[in-house]
Amino acid sequence: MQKLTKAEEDVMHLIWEIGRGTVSDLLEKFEGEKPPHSTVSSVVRILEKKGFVGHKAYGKTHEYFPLIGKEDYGRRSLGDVLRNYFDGSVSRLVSHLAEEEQLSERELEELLRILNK
Amino acid sequence: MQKLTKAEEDVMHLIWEIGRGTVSDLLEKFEGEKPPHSTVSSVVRILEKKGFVGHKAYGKTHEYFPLIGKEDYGRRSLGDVLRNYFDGSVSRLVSHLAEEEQLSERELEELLRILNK
DNA sequence: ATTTTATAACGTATTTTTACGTCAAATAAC
DNA sequence: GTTATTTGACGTAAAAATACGTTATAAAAT
Repeated sequence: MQKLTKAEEDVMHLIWEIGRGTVSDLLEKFEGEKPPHSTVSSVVRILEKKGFVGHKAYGKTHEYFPLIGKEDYGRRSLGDVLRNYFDGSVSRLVSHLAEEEQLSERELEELLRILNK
Repeated sequence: MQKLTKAEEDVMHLIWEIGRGTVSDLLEKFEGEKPPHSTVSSVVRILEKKGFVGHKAYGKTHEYFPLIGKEDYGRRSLGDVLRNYFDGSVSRLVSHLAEEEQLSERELEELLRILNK
């Protein structure tokens, strides 16, 4: 499957956030520096060409929506990282994670609960 | 920090694999379809410009080596995925992982051992 | 010493990504 | 109805990534 580039990923996150909406809706969601409307439009069109989003036209107005869930893409990304950087070893990945992001007591418990059941 | 593109990442993995070596050394390591020598050279130069690799010259021969460890980059990538797709929640990430990649009994035990100590 | 081989750099060509001005159509405001 | 505004598409420009032919240099072979 295709990968999202940086700009594409940013827009994709907004689409996931709002569920469905026009380019202008996306534009509103940008923090701080809002890019030109036409720039967002370009990215959305590319996302559509790549199969990440679809749209429904209401006259001239296009409502875009994701064709792939954030969870799906996230899982896939995680899988890539797992295979490329941790030899596919879940335990190796998790131990790095446990070192790096220091886990709160709650998270650790949560984790053990998940794994034990 | 910069991100690796696909082609760059492929070459980078080879550099990590061999530790240090010339463009020709890298070329040998390619599975199947070997790209032209000059293509690999280009990618390596870009990697150097981006600060991922350095080189030591022996006359005209250049020996390239990584300036960033595979572990470092992997950790960073994992962190990105964690933040972008799992709300920074380690337990959420791990539970997805546990579903997706079905863990062997051994891996599960290994994991619990790591977390419990 | 001369030729052959192997080297990486350089300069480009091509493709992809990012960015945006402009336009026509649709809608809203008057 | 006419004007102003909002819409997304289109075309294209600029930048970055990918790809490779050519060349000069160094090393090896003869």
